[in-house]
Amino acid sequence: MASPAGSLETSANSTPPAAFTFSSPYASFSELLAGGGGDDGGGGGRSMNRDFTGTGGGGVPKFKSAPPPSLPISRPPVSPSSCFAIPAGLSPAELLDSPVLLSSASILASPTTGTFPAQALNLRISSAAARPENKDGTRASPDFSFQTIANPHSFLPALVRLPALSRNRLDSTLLLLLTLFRLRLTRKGALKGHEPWKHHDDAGNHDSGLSSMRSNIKVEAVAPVRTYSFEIPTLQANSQAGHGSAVPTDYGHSNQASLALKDQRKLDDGYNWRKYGQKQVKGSENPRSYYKCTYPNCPTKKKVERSLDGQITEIVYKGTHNHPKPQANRRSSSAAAQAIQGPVPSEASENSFGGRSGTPLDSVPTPDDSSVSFGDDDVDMSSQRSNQGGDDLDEDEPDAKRWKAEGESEGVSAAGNRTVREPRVVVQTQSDIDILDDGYRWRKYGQKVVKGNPNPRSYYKCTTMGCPVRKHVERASHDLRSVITTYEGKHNHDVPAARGSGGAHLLARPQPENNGMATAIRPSVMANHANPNNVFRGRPGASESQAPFKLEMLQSTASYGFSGYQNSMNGFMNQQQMFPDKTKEEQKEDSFLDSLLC
DNA sequence: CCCCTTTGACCTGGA
DNA sequence: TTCCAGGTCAAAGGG
Repeated sequence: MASPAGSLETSANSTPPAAFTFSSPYASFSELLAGGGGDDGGGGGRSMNRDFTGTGGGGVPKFKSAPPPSLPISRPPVSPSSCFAIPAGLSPAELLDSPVLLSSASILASPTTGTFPAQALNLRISSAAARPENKDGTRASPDFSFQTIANPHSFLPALVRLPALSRNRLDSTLLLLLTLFRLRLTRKGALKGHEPWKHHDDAGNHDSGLSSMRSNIKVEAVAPVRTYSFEIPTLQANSQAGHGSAVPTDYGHSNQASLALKDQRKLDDGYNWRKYGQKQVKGSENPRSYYKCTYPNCPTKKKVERSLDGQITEIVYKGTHNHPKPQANRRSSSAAAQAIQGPVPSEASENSFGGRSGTPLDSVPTPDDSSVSFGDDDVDMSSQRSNQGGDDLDEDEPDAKRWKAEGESEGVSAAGNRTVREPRVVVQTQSDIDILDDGYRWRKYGQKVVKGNPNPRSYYKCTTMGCPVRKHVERASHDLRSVITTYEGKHNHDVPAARGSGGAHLLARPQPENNGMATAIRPSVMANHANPNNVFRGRPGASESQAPFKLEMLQSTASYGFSGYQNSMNGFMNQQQMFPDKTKEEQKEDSFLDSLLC
């Protein structure tokens, strides 16, 4: 970055009045927020274009949040939900047609993430020639031009008739962006010469390791074709060749050293594991290793598949730990990882799906979340175990065949007991999705890409205490319009009373165990709602957890606002958790938004 | 000696 | 019943 940090200005020269234009060397807002790439050679490679078109054809952008630096960021001045930034080039119609808001036969979101192919957004990618040069003579990223809309409010119709608060929200969004922008600049100045995300964590150590790790976080992609990551600009340093192929391509661009670190960390989730076997799995050239938790009587196991070059391609957990996570310095074999992680025990780097963020790196939802994202974070898992007395999360539920009843055969403790449930599979069509939730409240406890279907399957469990019912949802591989919902078990309770409006129709909804009719899951809903205790929960059936809040989400939300409501809401949701002191007014507004958008 | 990984043999369940 | 694949055991070896 040759020129000084970009300035935010309201320009009237190149865009219609009231245009919100960045006169900045940063190719994108995200880049700007991330530090502008600084030395990435003009930022040509770190493009949002790649971020979106490069999602492997699946194109489902997903927040692959790199751990945020410990920015002294306080609660944003506006409600996080105000991150309703609509991308430049995204028309209201497109937005409305997004599966987040409306079903669309052509734009199918993940049944669980609610994300949708970037190309569906018809992002307006400018050609380099069409872009003005920066002051230093360089052009912005050839991949992406941060185009702004003439009138920030012009897309209001797209926001589904948002009430008056919307305008304020939108203004707030811009304000938020500006705030972040300033933060970015502040940090940039403070970390002059440092790579954008490089930072000192609270402990102020292990930075060097972190930076190298971050640059390779992207490389942690597993099941590349199935993984849809939403790349963070600063993580793309080694992915210059990833245009159009995203993860798979980038995947192979790391150096072995960083891979070692990566894999080490990946394997190091804070628990001690003992390898007890390794098999060559048929149909895959990747050897599979079997690990057991070394804690006495802990039934937890995990399987780890590695590619031939040592990269982890899949991790599957079984059972849950019946003990607290060991102290950080208890491991003898994870010294390297500890050095990376710092003194603070990690918060389940691998299964950080719905938990709190631990050390920055720990909470990185890597692209392999599709296969590694099971379970809550350790803290949550522990608490659940203690509260529920052995109601394990069965992170590897999808592998029931292979892992079912293993607990019994091995005489493991209750925490590892598994009941063999008869899965009931129902295929739905897209149209069914409109009736989506089934009135029950579900908590997402895992997600995985299973064989035979590139679409991720999410796993949910009924949040009602003692209710054994679980379900998983996935889009049919053969027909993306179809959503396969599999129920396991029967509810031992009535449909929860509806929160807010819609109770009647909820009660009238078919109950899966009664009539065999599937209950479709509205993607955006299922993916966006956090645990039932989250103030943002809106409706029954919408109590899913998401990855813990990370600043990148906010940043990504801000910078990639167009990544969709999903992402915006992700950021918001997590901020809700992060900022429990949210004002009632804000909560009210958010709830309202939620009701609108669910 | 301890802890861990490796690895071939064995077990189990499904087709 | 047989075959096969996945999962586990446990001896051996290394650090």
